Amino acid sequence: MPTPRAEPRAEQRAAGGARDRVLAAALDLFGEHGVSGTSLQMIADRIGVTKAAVYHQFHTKDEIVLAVLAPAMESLHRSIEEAERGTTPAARREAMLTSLVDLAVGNRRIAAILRADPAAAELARSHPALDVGDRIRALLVGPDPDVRSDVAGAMVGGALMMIGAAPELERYGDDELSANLLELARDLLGRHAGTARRG
Amino acid sequence: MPTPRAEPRAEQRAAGGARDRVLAAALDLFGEHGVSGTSLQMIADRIGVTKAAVYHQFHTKDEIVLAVLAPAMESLHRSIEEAERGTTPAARREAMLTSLVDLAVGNRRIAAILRADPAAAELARSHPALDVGDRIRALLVGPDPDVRSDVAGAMVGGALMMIGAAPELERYGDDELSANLLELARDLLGRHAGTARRG
DNA sequence: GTCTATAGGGAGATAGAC
DNA sequence: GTCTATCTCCCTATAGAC
Repeated sequence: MPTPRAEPRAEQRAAGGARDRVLAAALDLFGEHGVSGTSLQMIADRIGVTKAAVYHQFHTKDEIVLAVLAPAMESLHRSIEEAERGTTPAARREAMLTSLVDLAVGNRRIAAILRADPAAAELARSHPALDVGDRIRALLVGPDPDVRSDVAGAMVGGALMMIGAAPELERYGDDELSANLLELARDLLGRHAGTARRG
Repeated sequence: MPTPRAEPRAEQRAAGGARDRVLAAALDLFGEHGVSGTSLQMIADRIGVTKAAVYHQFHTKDEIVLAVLAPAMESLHRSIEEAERGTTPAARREAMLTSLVDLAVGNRRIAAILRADPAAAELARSHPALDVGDRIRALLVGPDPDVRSDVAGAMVGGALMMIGAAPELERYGDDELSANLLELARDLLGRHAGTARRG
C-alpha cells in the first residue's frame, strides 16, 4: 500500500501531533493551577518547546481554552437537544440526568476547569453550547420548581461539577462512579416528582 | 465624657477603616473574577486609592487572600472540633452537617472563592484549619465508607461549595436555603447509615 | 514546526514625600 | 493613610530566520 501521509515522529505520536500535545498539556495545567494561573510559558515548558511554537498552533490563549473545552461543550449541547425531545417531564429529566452524569464523569478534569474559573466559564458561554444553564435546569426540575426542587437541582449540578476535585473519588472507575452518582441524583430529584405543588 | 479615640472620618465609617474596605473590595472582586484574576490595581481602584495605599495595609497579595478567608476558616475549625466530641457516629454526622450547611450558606461568597481557585485553596491549607478534608469526611461518612457513602459525601461537599455560584438560589433567604439543604443532605447521607456493610 | 529575539504592557512590590 | 514614582519580573503576542 502507498503512504498517504508521512509517519509522525516519535514525540508527536505520543499525543497525536503538535496541536494535540498543546491541548493535553493545557488540560493538565488548567486543572492544576486554574486557567488564569496557567501561562503560555508553562504550557510550552511542559511539552518542551518555546512559547512561539505554541503560538504557531493557537494565536491567542483564549483559543486554547476554547479548544480544550469544545468537545465537552458540543457533547453537552447534543445531550440537551436530545433530552428536550423527551415526551414526558420524567423522560426529559432522566435523559438529561443520564447524559449529565456520563459527561461529568467522562470529563472530570474539564468539569474542574469550568468550576475553577469565572473567566473560563464566561468564555465557554461564547460557544453556542453553554448559555444553557436554564435549559438544563428546566429539564431537571421543570419550568416552575418549588424551593426544594430548586435546591435539589443545584445540589446535583454542584455535585457533578465538583466530582473531579474530590480526591476520595479518584480511586473509583467511571462505571462504578456513574452508577452511584446517577442513583443518588435520581433520588434527590425524583423524590417529589409529580408532587411538587405549592399551597 | 472624654474622647478615648478620634472619630473615624466619613470614608472610613462606610466599612470600618481602611483595612476593612480593602477586605470588602477584595471579597467582591475575588467572587467576580477569581483570585488569580484580581489584581491589586483592581482592588485599589474599587475603593478609590492607589496600590501603594493597599500595600500599607497588607504587604502581599497572599495576606489579603488569607485575611478574606480567615473568619470562615476559623469557624470551620471550631465546628470540626465540636463535632468530633459527639458520642455516636450519628451525632457526629448531624453536628458536622448542620455546621457545614450554616457555614456554607452564611458565607456563600467565600465558598465560591475557595471553589474558584486552586491557588486560594492551597493557600487556605497553610492556615491551621483546612487540611481538614479528611476529618470532615470521616465525620460525615465514617472512617471506612463504601462507594455509595463516599459518593454521597462528595455530593454533599460539592453541593455546598457550589451553592454560592447558583444564580437560581440567590432569591432564597439563608433560613429557607439552609433548611432545604440540610434536609436533602441528611437524606443523601443518612439513607444507608448503619447499613453500610460490605460483603 | 520550531527557533531567537523583542515589543509592549501589566503584574507584584518598594522608597520616600506629604 | 495616602500619594507619586519607580523597580523588576513575567505576561501575551509578533517578526522573521531556519
